[in-house]
Amino acid sequence: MTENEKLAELLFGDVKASAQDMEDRYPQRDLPAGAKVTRFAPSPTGFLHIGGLFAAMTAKLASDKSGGAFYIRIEDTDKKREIKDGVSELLKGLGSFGITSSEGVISYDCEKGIYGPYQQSKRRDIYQVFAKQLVSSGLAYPCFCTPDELSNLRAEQESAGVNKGYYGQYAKCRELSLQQIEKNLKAEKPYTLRLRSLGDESKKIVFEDLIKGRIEMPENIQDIVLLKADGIPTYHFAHVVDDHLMRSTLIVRGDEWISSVPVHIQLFGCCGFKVPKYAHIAPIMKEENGGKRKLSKRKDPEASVSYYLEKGYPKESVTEYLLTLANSNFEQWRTANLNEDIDKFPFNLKKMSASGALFDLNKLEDVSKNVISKFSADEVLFKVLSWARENDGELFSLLDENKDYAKSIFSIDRGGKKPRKDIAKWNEVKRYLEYFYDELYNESYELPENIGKNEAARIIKKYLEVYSHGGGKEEWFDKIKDICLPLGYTPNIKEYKESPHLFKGHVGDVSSVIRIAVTSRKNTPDLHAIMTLLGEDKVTGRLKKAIDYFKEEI
RNA sequence: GGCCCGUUGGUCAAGUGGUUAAGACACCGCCCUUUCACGGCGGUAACACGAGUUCGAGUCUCGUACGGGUCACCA
Repeated sequence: MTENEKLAELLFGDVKASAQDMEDRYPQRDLPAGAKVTRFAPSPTGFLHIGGLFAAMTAKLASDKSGGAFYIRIEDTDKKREIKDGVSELLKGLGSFGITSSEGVISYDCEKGIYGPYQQSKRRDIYQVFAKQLVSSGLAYPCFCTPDELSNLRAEQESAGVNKGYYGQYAKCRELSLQQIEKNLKAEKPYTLRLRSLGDESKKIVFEDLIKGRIEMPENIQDIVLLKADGIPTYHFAHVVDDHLMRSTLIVRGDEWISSVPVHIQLFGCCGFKVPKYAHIAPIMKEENGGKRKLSKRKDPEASVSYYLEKGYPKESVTEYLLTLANSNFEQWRTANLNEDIDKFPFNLKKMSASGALFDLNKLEDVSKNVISKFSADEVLFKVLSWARENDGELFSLLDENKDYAKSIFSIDRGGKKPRKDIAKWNEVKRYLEYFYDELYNESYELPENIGKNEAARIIKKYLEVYSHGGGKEEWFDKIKDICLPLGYTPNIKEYKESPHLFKGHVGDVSSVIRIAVTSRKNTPDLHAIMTLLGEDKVTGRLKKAIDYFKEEI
């Protein structure tokens, strides 16, 4: 038995399984050539960042397009950051935007798939096997340095102007003898397990990032921590062991990880694993006084996906918007395939931008209006209802009370070739339909500049004389036209444009006043449909009320 | 500071040595139009800077500037 093997037994005496056992337990996946196995591996902080959703979407897309597999793994190796219900919140956020998987963690207490456990906290034994192997081959050693000692070391290195870290001459515990280690162990000194880095700073590692292209970096020389004092692995070690054993072939993650790639490549080598491919995606940025910065969890509400859920952006909208950031040809594809399902889009990792995009709320709104304009009235009602159930009780009960009425409202100007695009998110709906409900409606008239109050009262009064409920749109509109001339307006817009001095205005002005009287709004969908839906009593009542109002004001 | 990455209109971006430098959002104008929309047409607006390679550079090389990331027993 070599010294290293003795040490391995000393440290991991109760670990009986071998690396080969692990290889046997988790067989290669039986997938066609070129199929990509990807994953999303968040920590359960309960906070799903829009960038996280973006990464998850990218990973899933990459696997879907290649006929591969996608799974969800929970990286809960840091107890300090973990929050209650973190996993559920995360999964809920992901699910709300259509990111689900049949493999991996599917709820806080349930998982599926043969490569599990998919929660790192439950994989302790597995990491130990490889930790032991590394120790026996001399590639890892226990380190008894305390946090204080380490921060002192950093301070010294800082003032000496050398690179910080635990490496070379600064790696004090690297050459501890077996006797010293035994002594420390007996004294129950806490220790971490460190990598004995064989890296050479003057040598370069090269890898081909699927998004960023070829990247060259110095080899890692840091004796990074593999297992923390509590025996739980660090991200680096867990990443290498898990992604190897779960047979990931492509790692999609944020580009803040690029600088750790030398560590990871080295670790894969030490463990005798094949290095997977990497795709590092650029973060989503925000503009702040002229500059760019990463969307911040603390400062920017829109950094969290819950923001979009609360505002009521349909999941399709967020997905489509994110897709425009991911593959800029998505928009062209969308115009060419107006009604095609999103997952028919030929997503391409290589088209992803290497630099971070500014989040553009304007664009999101536009995308969302288009998305919603394509929904049927039934779909809109259903989606609004499920949003309102959680976010707006008043709206929910109003709509729920009389679903047919609500559906009729959403049917106006919907479904044709040129649907209106005036709803971008569900929290705008209440305002959109308030004049249909007395409970929500409050008169607040605002006339166009060219029409005075007196004039408005005259128009409405005249209209009230001819108004009658029922009948078709033609008939309804003819009545409006009929009152134009007597009031000094022309029913013909062209005529007005040709000789504006002959008239007070045109039929548009008259309609405008009627619209305002009935809805208190300058812009609404088709007025005829609205009046039909409101019914005679309400329309008459509102017209009268408006006359009174404008008269009083005179 | 070391090491990486990035930089085309306000924003997202196409572009792989020869283009009048696409398209989308936003903005503005016009047309259509019963209002508002929708739609159509058009407009303003960009290759960070400096060298070099080349007959020719947004595209290749180097440097500078600026922006971003990272240097934990966090992920």
